[in-house]
Amino acid sequence: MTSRSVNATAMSLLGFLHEGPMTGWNLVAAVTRQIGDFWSVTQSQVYRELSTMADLGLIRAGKLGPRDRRPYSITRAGRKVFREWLATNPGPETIRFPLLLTVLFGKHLPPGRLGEFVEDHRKAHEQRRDEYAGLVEAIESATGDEPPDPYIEATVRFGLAYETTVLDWFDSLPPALIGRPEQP
Amino acid sequence: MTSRSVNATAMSLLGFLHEGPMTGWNLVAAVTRQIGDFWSVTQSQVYRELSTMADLGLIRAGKLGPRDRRPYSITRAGRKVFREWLATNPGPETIRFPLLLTVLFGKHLPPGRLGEFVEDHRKAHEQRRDEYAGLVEAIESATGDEPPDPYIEATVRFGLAYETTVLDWFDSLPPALIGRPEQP
DNA sequence: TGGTACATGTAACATGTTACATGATTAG
DNA sequence: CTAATCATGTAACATGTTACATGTACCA
Repeated sequence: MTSRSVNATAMSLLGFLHEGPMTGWNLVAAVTRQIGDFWSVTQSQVYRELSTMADLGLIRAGKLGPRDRRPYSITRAGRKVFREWLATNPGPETIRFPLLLTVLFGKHLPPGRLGEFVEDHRKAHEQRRDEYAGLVEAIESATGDEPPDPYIEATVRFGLAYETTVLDWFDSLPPALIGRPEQP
Repeated sequence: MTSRSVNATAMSLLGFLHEGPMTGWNLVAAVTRQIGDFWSVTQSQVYRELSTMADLGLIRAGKLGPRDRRPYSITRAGRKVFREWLATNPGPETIRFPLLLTVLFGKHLPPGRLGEFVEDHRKAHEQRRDEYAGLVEAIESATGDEPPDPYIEATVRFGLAYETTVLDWFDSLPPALIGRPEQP
């Protein structure tokens, strides 16, 4: 199976640009909100990739709008490259979850510290779960003429499932590990 | 909360070195097997970090063994740095799951292609799930004098939960999306 | 009129990946 | 004796992160 050579980050941006012209800022927001759970980009990266792709003719910069907004639109060449890339077998996922390292080496921590970290992270994950739940609901109750894209729905459901799993796992941690002593 | 400055990859190696001297090769294997689901390293990286840490005095190279095995052991300074690092708040996780991108943009794919990718990945995830299940069992039925480390158990359980979630999600994909037509 | 969110971009640096070169040991 | 696995390492390159600089528009 031919493997992927071009930059996956760039390609993900191309994918979003199929929906219409977007600025770098918009792209960062869209990626973070919609697929932040399994794909991430930084501003720097996005602007860099946009420049590169513009040089390669995969996208084209539009006129500056208010606030120096610079919308990019995908070109015919861009669509072609994107399709070719998409049809190649995606590689395995990579995850970097520093909190899990902290848990793994938890015996080297003063008691209670791990619990603080977990509580801190729990908030973030609850928030994401709620966001995904909202997205799922919005998709399910989409009105009328534009039927919801089942592919988008599937990815959002992944996000929701992932967050649910993480939160359940937090709940499953033995009290002794996170320094919350058992009821006396 | 003070944030982390030193290299998390290096620190993860230091963590493993607490169990005793290990070679670069061993470290790669240990990380991949035990925590491959939420942390990953490449050989190159490991050898690079080992050199750096040796220069900094955090680890010490032992004598060459057979096959030029070069075991490193952690120093007192290394333990100190590790503990300090571990006690700082870990950052959020990052995930890069290219298959999910392929799903997200699935409408641009020829029918059936997505299904092939999913089947391919399913195998890998089933294997990982089984490995984690084996690890969990081994930990649970650990005999006698050395009680199993509950922190390690917790992380392995995360791996198992994660893989289960991914596989369930695969199963939940509508047949239409993956090109497996409904029963006629 | 002042703060917040919007918006772009560069530079320096850190980290991660791929490809390659080299060779020892072991199992069959 | 030969293939697979073990084992180390370098070099070149690609990607990702952090910090900074600059300024606009909106809204309370």
